Amino acid sequence: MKAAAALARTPGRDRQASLISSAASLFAAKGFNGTTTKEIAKAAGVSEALVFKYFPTKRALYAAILAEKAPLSELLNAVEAVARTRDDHRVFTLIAGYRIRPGADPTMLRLLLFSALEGHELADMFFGKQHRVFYDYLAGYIRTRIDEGAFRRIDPLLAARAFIGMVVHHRLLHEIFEVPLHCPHKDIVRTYVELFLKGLQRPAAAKKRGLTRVR
Amino acid sequence: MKAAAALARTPGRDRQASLISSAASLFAAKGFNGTTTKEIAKAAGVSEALVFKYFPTKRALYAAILAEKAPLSELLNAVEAVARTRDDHRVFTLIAGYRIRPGADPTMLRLLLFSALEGHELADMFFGKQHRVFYDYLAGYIRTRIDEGAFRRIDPLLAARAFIGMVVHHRLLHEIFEVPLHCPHKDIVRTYVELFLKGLQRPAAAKKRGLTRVR
DNA sequence: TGACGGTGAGTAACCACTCACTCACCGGAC
DNA sequence: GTCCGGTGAGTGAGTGGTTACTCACCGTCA
Repeated sequence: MKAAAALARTPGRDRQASLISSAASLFAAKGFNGTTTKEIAKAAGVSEALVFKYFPTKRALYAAILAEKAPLSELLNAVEAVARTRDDHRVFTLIAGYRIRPGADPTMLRLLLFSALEGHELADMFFGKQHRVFYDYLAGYIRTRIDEGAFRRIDPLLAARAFIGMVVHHRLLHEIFEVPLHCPHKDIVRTYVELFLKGLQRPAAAKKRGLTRVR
Repeated sequence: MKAAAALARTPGRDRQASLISSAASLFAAKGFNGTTTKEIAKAAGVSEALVFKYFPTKRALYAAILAEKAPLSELLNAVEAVARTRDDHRVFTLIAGYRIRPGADPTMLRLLLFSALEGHELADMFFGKQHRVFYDYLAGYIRTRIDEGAFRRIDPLLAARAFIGMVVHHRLLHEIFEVPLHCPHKDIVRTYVELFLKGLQRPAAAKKRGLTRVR
């Protein structure tokens, strides 16, 4: 009940969360080195000193941001469910659609890139655990479909990287380099999936797509 | 002859060049904000004060780095020559091969990303003039091939972005996120080009330029 | 009372940048 | 040869401002 009472008020937790979200958008906007603790405090509406009451160092605050987010697990679950139906089109549309959905928050992409570039060990926490799993999962799906005779014989990992590359790069252009989209979101996803699946499918399998039952 | 004598020695030019190259690798490694002028001076083997004899500000030194490099023009010329032959395979192989050639220096890619993320106007100098032209050029080629009936009807700009995305993303994974290549460079390029061209070409176009049923 | 959320006013270290200065070298006058 | 003034490469020792981080202290509740 002490815990419940604490949870009911918890100004501390609120402060902590608002500090984390303020810091996240600032780090994403200007990088770790480019952001000062004073700015973070101002954005969260508290004094600079309070930042150091909650987080011993600036870097600890950075780590807390990454620890808070688990961005890909729900997508992985969704993909896994669709993947069982062997509807390739839906699988790839789901992935592409998730990665470049219209109102997506660019914060995490920027933070990921900054982490990787600024090169400290935090980038691994971010990238290593989440994203590599994702590439491997898609590569596994492609490998299965090759074995089933639906896809052409092609390196599954390269194919997975190629597809995610297409999509992520598009997001990169749009969100980081601010290149305009130039056509509706649905068309972008459709074009990418179409383009990619045509290259992946065996000519014969393309006619009756998704219904091959070869084991 | 005074100028000729000055050019014969030119310790100034040497210093300037070594400052630029020292700064380039430091900025690429740690970002603009993450690099101090003291470090740059030490890397170039001079005093910090001398840096400011050659460049009025740290940012001017950054600008000098970008001004020094013109990384894509020679590729564009090569592609333009091959493009006239209408050998799609060679065109795409040339682009992919250039972008992910084995010993490529990751400095400029890192610098480009840092510039874009740190968000100052210098990123535009870098990205705007060189890379956008490149996307447009490839999109133009794809549009021509669609008109000629060799490629399927697909958004040319999206297709261009998709292909460059595949390749650039691979480089990104390798150089920035240090993901191992896992197969020979030639195989990577071949797989990407094969995958992409299969998706782009009209099914019948490979054999003859006759009419094909659409969808 | 005292634990707790919160702060103003620091501190030492570090930042980009400046300045007064040294020194090697040069062409020319003697 | 040697003295000379001029020049430009190069530097040690700063400058003021900013940084991450600290600490004594305050008001408010249980």
